[in-house]
Amino acid sequence: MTSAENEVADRELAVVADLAGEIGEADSLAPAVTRAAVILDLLAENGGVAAGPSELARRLGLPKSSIANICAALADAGLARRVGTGFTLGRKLAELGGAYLASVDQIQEFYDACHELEVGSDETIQLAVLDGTEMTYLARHDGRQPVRLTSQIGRRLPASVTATGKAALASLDTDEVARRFEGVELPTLTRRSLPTIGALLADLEVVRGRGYSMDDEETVEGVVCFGVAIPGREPGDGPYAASITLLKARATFDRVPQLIADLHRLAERLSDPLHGEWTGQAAAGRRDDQRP
Amino acid sequence: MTSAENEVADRELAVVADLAGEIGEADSLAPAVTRAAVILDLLAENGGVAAGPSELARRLGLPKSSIANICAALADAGLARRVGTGFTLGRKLAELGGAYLASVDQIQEFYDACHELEVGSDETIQLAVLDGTEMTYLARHDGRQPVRLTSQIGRRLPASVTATGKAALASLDTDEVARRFEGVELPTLTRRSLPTIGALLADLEVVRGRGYSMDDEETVEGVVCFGVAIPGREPGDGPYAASITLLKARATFDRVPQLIADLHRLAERLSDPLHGEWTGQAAAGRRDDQRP
DNA sequence: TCGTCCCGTCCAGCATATTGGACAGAAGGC
DNA sequence: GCCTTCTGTCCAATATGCTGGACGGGACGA
Repeated sequence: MTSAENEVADRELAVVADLAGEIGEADSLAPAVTRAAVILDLLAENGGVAAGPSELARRLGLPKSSIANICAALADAGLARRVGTGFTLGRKLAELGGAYLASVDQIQEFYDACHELEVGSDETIQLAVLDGTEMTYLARHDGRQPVRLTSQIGRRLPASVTATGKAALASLDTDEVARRFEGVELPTLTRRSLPTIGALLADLEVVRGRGYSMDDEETVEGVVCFGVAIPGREPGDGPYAASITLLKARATFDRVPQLIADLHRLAERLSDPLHGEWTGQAAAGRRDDQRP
Repeated sequence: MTSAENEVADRELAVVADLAGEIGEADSLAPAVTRAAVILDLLAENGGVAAGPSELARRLGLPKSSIANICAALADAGLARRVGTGFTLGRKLAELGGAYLASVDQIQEFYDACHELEVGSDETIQLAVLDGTEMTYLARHDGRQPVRLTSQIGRRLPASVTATGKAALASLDTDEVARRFEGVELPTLTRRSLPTIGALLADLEVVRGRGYSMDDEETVEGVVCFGVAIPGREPGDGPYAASITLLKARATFDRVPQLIADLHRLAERLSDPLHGEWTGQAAAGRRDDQRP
């Protein structure tokens, strides 16, 4: 880490300490943009219900006028939408979100690779990326299972209760994991969710030795997941992870090892930057039956 | 000079003044936010390739420092990501995009309804919304066809060459359509794409009489689509449309009418606000077996 | 019907975000 | 190897966006 980065980190730390819990608004050089991002977050949490400037201002502890101006700008840009007198998320977010997903090489490759897996192609496979202490789900391969028990794309889940999260965390140093979870309370979605950071670190050690992670009804009762890590291709690109989701009744002793093997094949393929070059943004030109 | 001429001159002047800012940046009350949105658009067009502040500033005709500040704020918020010295789209866009998609009632209903269609559930069905003269694709039901010839979610396509677009446009007044396409050149993706606004308006008249729209190899050679309109539930919510995509060889005379009927069923269900109330945002609290 | 409350919008003064230029550093061409 | 020509970052001065309060309008309750 450069000294400049250290300085920035220090300053952020100080400011966060000063605000003591309010919104994490470090004094950005473009406050309006930072606030706009916070507003979008708030609108996302609202789940489709429109929120007026007054409500937003109250919940953010910011001046009402300022919020109104920013919201108007967001609406003009299509990032928000005026519904009645309030605001909701706008269409352009779908466009930008799709563009982001399309820009991640691993995602393109993921979809292709899942179809070619021998056993796993029938199952629900997901790709996620570690972000702080949570996982953001980026892609999903729906097997032939009629039940749709998977989270939707773009959704975030705590890393400590998911197979993807534990696989991604296990690819990090123990120090780094401890640092990230400093002062974070582990959420318990089921009785089996890991309750403490100590339990998490111990489980990660098991994951490292075993080569894959397991979520044994820690997110949802009756559902198990297996996960493997996929390193990012550029520094600073958080570790990715893929997982297979199963109803516990389907996790038989002969089937699971095959699925694990498929996961490792998938991870190997997504880890290899060479494949990225091949099937990356210019993939349209490539066909399996391509011959001169 | 008459007052009428003055008015025309004034309006032209105003338009020129608007365009003078290169991008359509009307002087927003929160310019930083508007610029941030334009930057995100530009990054999206870049397709995953990082762009530095200088390049962005040149392409937008804006000061370099300002861009750098806004980009830094975007990166802090997670809406952009620093890769090396440049910027790309950030993860949070996937999150917000997913939240937007989850907030649109029609989308939730769309996925459920597609599974229940008798004939159409095997095909590729898409849901899109009209935005200006383009369609934004919001949801996709992949049938059992192995070929993945569909556009991805969040992608935009010209309304004049797609079945969804023509269905949505046909639900508007002719005046409104003419107004939207004023000064817009119709793109020609194939030889059969409608070349002029006159041809488009004539086709829309056919659509209105027939009850569904057809894209006969106007987007991609060898591919046909059928579309129906779905009215928005709130005023200002642009018309939606659903379409079924087929390889032309599969569009047989006995199959197409069944698919059209399925589309109409789908549209009817998505148009009914009652269904929206049932499966809408508060669905988590509702259970069929719920008893006091 | 009236009164009360709250909401969204508008306006002028101040603080501050924006800006243009200058700086160090890296890549590329000769 | 050297020079040219980019890049990204930093700084101070100014224009400008942000802020707090006041206004009109609608919803709800009495």
